[in-house]
Amino acid sequence: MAGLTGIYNKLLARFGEQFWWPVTTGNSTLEIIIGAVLTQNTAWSNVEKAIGNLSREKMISIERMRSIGEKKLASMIKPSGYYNQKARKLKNVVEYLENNPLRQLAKMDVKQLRKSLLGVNGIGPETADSIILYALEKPSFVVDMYTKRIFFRIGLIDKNQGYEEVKQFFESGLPKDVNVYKEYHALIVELAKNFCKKKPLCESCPLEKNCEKRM
DNA sequence: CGCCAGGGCCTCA
DNA sequence: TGAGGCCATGGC
Repeated sequence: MAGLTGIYNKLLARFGEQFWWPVTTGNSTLEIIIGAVLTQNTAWSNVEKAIGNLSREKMISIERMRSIGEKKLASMIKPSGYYNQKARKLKNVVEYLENNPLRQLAKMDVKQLRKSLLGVNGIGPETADSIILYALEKPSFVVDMYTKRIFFRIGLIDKNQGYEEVKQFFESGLPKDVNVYKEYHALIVELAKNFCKKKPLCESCPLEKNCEKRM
């Protein structure tokens, strides 16, 4: 029965380092934040198209994002889906970033930073943790649908455990290390995409031996 | 064709 | 405070 670290090592051995988060333009921090919003319940391939549109129009900038109309912004991010909602969310986020510059956010501790981010309409728990971990590079474990699915099937968490509870489970069982958190989440996504799909492919799954296969 | 994807907000008990 | 409805495109 491997613990969280044992599972991490197995995934790392199988998939190798993931080097998340994929960044395509120069202003990587802002791009990561925008991507974190656009990827909400959306395949990353669609997010890439939307970010490609924004990048082509030099929109990866606080000033440009502030000046563009919401309708126009929505049309540019159309491939990522939910484009009306997401355009409004992005507007909220850049307004927040204007009032709370990155250099200021960088000084905050994770707890207050998280609380602050969650105050923005459009940033929920997973998006907040993604921004803290991948954009600001502070240790805050990201829990997503994949995380819950995999660790429920393995038998380490229960269906009724909420976001904060699952997050605590990981953070209390792992070294408080930004790179470990980053890599672990990336490896979880990789496992979910390749094996632990909604309809699981258990054969040759790296965690096959210590999985309870609950459904 | 139907299913699904790196959620979050709003509403209504 | 928790479940349910809603948002939407593109890949397979």
